[in-house]
Amino acid sequence: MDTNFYEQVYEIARLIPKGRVTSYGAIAKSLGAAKSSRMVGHAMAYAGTAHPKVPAHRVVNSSGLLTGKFHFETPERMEELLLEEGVEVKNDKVVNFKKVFWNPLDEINVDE
DNA sequence: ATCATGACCATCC
DNA sequence: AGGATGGCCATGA
Repeated sequence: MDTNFYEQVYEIARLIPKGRVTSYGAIAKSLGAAKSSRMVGHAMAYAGTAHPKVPAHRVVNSSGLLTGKFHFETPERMEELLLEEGVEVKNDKVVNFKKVFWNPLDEINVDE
């Protein structure tokens, strides 16, 4: 997988602190490809193939909805993991989304 | 190069 | 509120 694009996505995803979540669009934006939000999601699909496991469960859609839960080992795995991290999940969506939302740009432009 | 697909996003109804 | 539509862009055949 020399697909640098995915690699970048993984990089960001791995930077997501525990108990925090982010959106595909946010990651895409941080990569400079806000329009490629779907690619981010696709990249997450490949996340399982990535070597350093990527916390894809910390990545949700712009509504904080666990859209990709079905791509996990089990549809409940994602929400379960989130709950383990301390992220409240209700009806397949993150509670206090804005509260637990983590901005990738914050880690990128950290020392800029 | 073209077609089809997708863990999205925004907009419209 | 929830369904449908268009757009945008990378990947694979």
